[in-house]
Amino acid sequence: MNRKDTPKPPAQSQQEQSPAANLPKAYDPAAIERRWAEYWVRERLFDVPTPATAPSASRLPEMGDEAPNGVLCRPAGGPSKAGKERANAFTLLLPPPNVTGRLHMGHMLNQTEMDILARWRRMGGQPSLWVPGTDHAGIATQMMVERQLATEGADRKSLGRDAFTARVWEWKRQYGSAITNQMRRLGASVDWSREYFTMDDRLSLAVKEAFVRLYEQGLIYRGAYIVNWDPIQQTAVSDLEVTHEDRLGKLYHIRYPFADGSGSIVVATTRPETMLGDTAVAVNPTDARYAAFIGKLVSLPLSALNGAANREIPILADDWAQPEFGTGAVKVTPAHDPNDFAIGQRHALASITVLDTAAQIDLPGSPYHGLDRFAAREKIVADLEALGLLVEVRDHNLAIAISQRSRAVIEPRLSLQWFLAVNKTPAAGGDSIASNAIAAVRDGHIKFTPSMYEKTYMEWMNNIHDWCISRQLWWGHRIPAWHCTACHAITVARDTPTACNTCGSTDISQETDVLDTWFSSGLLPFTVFGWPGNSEKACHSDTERSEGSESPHFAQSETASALTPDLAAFYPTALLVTGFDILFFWVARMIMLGTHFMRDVTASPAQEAEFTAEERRELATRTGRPLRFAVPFREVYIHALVRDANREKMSKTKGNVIDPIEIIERFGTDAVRFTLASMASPGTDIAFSEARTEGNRGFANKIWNAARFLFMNLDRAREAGYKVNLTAPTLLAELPDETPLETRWMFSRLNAVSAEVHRALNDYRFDEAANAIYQFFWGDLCDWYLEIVKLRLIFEAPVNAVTAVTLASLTVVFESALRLLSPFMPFLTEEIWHALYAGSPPAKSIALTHYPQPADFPASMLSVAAMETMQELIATVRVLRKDLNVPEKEAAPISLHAGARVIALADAHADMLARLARVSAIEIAPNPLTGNNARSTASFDVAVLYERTIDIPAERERLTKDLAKYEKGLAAAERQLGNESFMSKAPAHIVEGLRKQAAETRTLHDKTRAALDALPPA
RNA sequence: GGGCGGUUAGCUCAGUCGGUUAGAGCGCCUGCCUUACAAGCAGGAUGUCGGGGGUUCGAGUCCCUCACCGCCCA
Repeated sequence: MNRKDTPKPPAQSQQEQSPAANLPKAYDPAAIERRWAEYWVRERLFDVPTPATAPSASRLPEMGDEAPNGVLCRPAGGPSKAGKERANAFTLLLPPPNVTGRLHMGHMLNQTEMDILARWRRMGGQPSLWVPGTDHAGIATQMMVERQLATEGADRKSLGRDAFTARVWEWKRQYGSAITNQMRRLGASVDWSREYFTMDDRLSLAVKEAFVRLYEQGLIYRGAYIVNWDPIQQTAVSDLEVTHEDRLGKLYHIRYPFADGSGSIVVATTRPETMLGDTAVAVNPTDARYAAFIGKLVSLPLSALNGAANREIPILADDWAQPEFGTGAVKVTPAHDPNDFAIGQRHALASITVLDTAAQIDLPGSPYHGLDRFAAREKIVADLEALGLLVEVRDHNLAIAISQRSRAVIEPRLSLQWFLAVNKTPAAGGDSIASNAIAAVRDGHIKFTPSMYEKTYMEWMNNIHDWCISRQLWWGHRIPAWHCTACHAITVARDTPTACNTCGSTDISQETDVLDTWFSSGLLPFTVFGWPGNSEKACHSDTERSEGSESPHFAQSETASALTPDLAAFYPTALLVTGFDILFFWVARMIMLGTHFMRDVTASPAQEAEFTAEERRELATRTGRPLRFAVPFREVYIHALVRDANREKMSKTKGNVIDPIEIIERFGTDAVRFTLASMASPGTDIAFSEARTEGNRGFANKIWNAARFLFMNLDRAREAGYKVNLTAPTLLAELPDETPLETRWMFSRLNAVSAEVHRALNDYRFDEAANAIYQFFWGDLCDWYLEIVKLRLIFEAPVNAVTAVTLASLTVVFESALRLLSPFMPFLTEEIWHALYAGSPPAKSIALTHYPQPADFPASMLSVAAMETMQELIATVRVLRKDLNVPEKEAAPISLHAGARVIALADAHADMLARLARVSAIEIAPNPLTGNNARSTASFDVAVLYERTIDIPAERERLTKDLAKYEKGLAAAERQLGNESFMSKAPAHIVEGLRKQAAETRTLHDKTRAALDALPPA
């Protein structure tokens, strides 16, 4: 809609001063969105550079220079609010999508919400930094490339590790920006100059540093434990990557003969194939049935290798064996079951691994060697039956562990893995990782919205287990540990060592495992801002320390992290917006790692200034910052799932996945954004509705056409010699005397809706904010204000004061409304805003202007009351005309009975009544009006004088219905008012309100009764 | 098994601290191509607030209970 070329935006060249009539009648998002998306990125409008000097970030150059603010309607001479808030940046970290991913509706919801907040805060004068990036997604990416290799007849192993990782990088280079390119289409106002990838050199160094430090603190250990093994992906996965599904399985009762031939014991198991690795049988110590057997040896069937005898294993007592389960006796396979592993630990049992990494029997010399676990089960059961040892097989419901990504049945497997000890005190003292993470939330340093997630988080964190951080993959951050062939010691180091730390042997080799992807993404809130920093770049805040906070330990050890300028300015981030599905995976891990590492980083001077006395005392004995400033974010907003219109979860298998790009192409980005925002009520899943999106496309079109209306009038005004000054509109806190009612009302509405939007966004009520703007723009502005100003915008010489003030007001109102809407519909508002300024906009983007504040607009209660009465009068007349079948175009006189205020109002605004309700004349009635052509409200009676007969039965029905409603209401009110307890206990304003309401209802009731009685009999 | 949500108009959802006669969008019905917009305008109909019990002067809102749906954890 560029009416003239704007300076920088790549607008198609159009004719100078194109008349409004030449503009397309319908809004075409496709014609403008790509252009603006590219413009925003190219012009680096949302980049926030590292503060050049002090970490207090008193001035962030780009924001200061680019935010012109107060373009319109800014109280003149008022102090800039931005100045004070500037120190406190609004920082957001984008939850990094998988680099292999494609944008889905969940991303779009997430980014729409973040973008609304970022744009709102930014326009509100708070520097807003939103950092984008992608995640290397170890397993997903490796699988993707392996699939590609498979189509070429190759595989990972034939390629070798180095060639394979090179291949993944190549893949990333080619396809890795697909998702961020999609993001650009959403208009996300991120700082692209800070885009990160979790495998970038800098971030990889930070990951290595974090690992080494945790190891040095004694919080990382390597050990043989039962892990969730995915036999398809050939790697361990964490508890969180496993889902449990209820399946119907079988419970096998198997007889184990005593070694001495004196009898047997029957064990119950769901996994007979693991019996090859049994090292004991357990019974409950309280179980009288088996008390006599404890200590006996059984001869384990089918365990013979190479024709030798079966192994003999003991029967022992352990609480874990439940008398009610199965036979009360269980086999113990420490290498293949987590509970059995625990029993094995308690009783010092051997662990015999009988399955290999592909979950095939790995027992040379056994007839089952090489069989897959399920095939082995069948053969073993058959063999047991043949031996007469299979006592019983019954159906049994069990929860089976499934690997989330590969869908493989998890094989619990004893293997050497790396763990992060979350409940352990660091070697040098301090709090455990989990206790910090608990305290951060418990003490209110991190706030969850909706608050119920706080409970979920606490529940999980209080029961947390050590985190298995190693993965047997090739794509990821390789663990910086080296194994010594000579002495088997482990050397963990930042720089690749040449010799073993323990024995000095040079025969060392690096650990082949990589780290869990979530380990690196858990570090992001501080690694993206330069942690751990280095001495050159570090911001030495010690020179600026206040005298009271000298710390004896301030001389940092060489591993201490420096406060980088970015960390000083942007950490803790303000807010994390994410889905509940990664609450534990990512949110909790960021809290754990953030509070752990950042506690050791000195606070910025700005933060120090905020220290409480207690925090100062705490920091007298250690170097770092209080927990309050160590958290990765101060708030977490958790949004719900986007479902399809039928509330079904979107899934590829169901085929109900909605592609955001496809839906954007049909309706426009703004419409889709607005739809998501207007449905985003905290805690409720969004049933994404195409019908609703279509409605919001209509909203965009409405705004487009309102703009055309304004432009048309601006053109007409210029032709008629009216001065149109866009950059300095004649709008003051005090409106000129000749300002008409509707304009006074309009400013009051702008005042109210700005307040409402602020409140709603503060509470993360995107739905309420969006709905408030929708109602305002469409209802108040378009339906009422634009219709009424048509009366004023008569451009005839000489220049008329009412016309002039109306034109100026209309321009200001419309421009303000655009700014109000801009965070929700950035493309459309940008386009129209630039068009309005026809070539010389006061800022590079509407996104860099001032967000409407209530105080920007004069409010007048009197005008609102008057306007509402006029609206009620107009609406009542419209209804009457409809009832009387007055032809749409025909004007008709009305008769009005009311108090002096309403009479005067109607009289003064006869033109409004004529235009909006086709009233040709107003006749004042001395007495109440109750005829068939009349209606009553609490403040007036009005009749339309029109001779056409009315539909008597319909009228009777309507009146009867109304009467019943009033009778019911009246009865209820009178019952209340006659109730002594109510009168004595209810607050005065409630009683008063009820009285007033009862009186009004009484009036309406009587009038309706009279009207009904006046109806001719049927 | 433990925990947490939800159930309000035909559909999708709001409903603040318990307070006056429960709202929105979409859909539906009627009439209008009104010089910004038919992707529009004007008007209209639509509710056992899941069932039952309780607290209260007063309950969609608080408590108990039942039913159904969903999610998380084990």
